[in-house]
Amino acid sequence: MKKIKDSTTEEKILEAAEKLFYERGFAMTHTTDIAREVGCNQALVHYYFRTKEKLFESFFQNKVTLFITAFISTGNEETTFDLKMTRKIEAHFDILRKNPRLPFLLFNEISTNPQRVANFRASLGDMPNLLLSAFDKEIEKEAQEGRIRRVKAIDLILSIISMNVIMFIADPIIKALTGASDKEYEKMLDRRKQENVETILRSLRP
Amino acid sequence: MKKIKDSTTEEKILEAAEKLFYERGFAMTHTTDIAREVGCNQALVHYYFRTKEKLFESFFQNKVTLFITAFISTGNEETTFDLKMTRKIEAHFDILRKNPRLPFLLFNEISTNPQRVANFRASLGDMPNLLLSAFDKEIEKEAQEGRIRRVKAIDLILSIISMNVIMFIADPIIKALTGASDKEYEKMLDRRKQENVETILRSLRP
DNA sequence: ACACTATTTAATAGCCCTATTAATTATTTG
DNA sequence: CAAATAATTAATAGGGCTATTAAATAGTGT
Repeated sequence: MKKIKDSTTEEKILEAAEKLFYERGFAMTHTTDIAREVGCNQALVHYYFRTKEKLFESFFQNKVTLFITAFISTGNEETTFDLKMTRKIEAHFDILRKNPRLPFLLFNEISTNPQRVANFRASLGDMPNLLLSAFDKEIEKEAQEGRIRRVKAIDLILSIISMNVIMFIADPIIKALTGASDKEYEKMLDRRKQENVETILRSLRP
Repeated sequence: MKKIKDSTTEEKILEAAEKLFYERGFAMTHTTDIAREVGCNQALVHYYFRTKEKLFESFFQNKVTLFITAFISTGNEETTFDLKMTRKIEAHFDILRKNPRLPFLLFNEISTNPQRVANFRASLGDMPNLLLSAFDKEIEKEAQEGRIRRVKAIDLILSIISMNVIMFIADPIIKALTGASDKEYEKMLDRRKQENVETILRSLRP
């Protein structure tokens, strides 16, 4: 029978892998690096995960799940549309702040390894379509009552995601351009969160 | 004396490198792949560019320059602020459309190889600051005359860039989520360009 | 303590990749 | 055409990386 141990080693490996995959992507992260990071023998990495590819997939699946669920389960209260939007935008931004490297990795690995698209899609099922059409209906209702302009749900979502994501995906570039320190960048993030809400809400006015 | 030849081979190598670097990034592109793509011996790649790193830098510098200059030299006519914004947004979108993989590569390589940040920054000089402060002044003037709300130039630029860029950086994901074919995606791009202009202009209303 | 299983390590096979070298073919120039 | 230079290739050194194997160590249940 399998031991119910604290599996610290396996976890440590996953954590180290996460860190390095985030930092360098799949190809530039080596199992030897991971082992060094953990402080264990390189063979252990293979002992627990057989191949680097499998290790990556564990990590990747973890992250995708975390991201999706967190995004869905917010801002579903019964209030005004504006307030719900605000909540969703802010929640999304906060998740990103906790996982700043995630969107980059998502884009990166799905772009460079088309094979992963299938996995990704499968992991979502037809949830996207359901969500989109529900959201479309909600927008239509609001529009009909003259509170917002008519807009496609997909467009609105893309706008939100893009504006939130840019700060994390382009942070080395933005830092390089503005010369902002890490601390200043944090402040910039705070302002940016507000600004994104502002931009989206204003863009929705009838 | 150096021959003034058409240097097709060298160019071919750069082109192949461009294609492959775009598709797979630096680490996953091998000089052997490039040679195969060109149809020449792998040693030739090194003959012309010495190292893979140098080859990458040639390509990278090329692209950054192209991108920056194209962005600056548009929408500087004397018309209304709204029209100028529209032009800039659309021009930016069009450049991206011609170089759909470029922003991804920019983010990718600058993120994973911090050493390149220096090069990148150097290649820009203090142009960013000049542009930003000029733009800030323009916005201030418009705001004072009550035509738009007050906003930081950097925020406005980030919003524009992010909304334009998302369609190219996340295209495999968006395709996977919406199930759009390449043709449908092209249509989506057309709509999206308009939508981005709309969103930005509306968000600027006083 | 013993047998058994799980964890960890050392060593290494085998592969692929970069970069170099030396030799070969093509091109240019006087 | 002959000599010189450029372009191209074949071959390979050398290094690094993944994955495997076999052996050693730790841990568990009886």
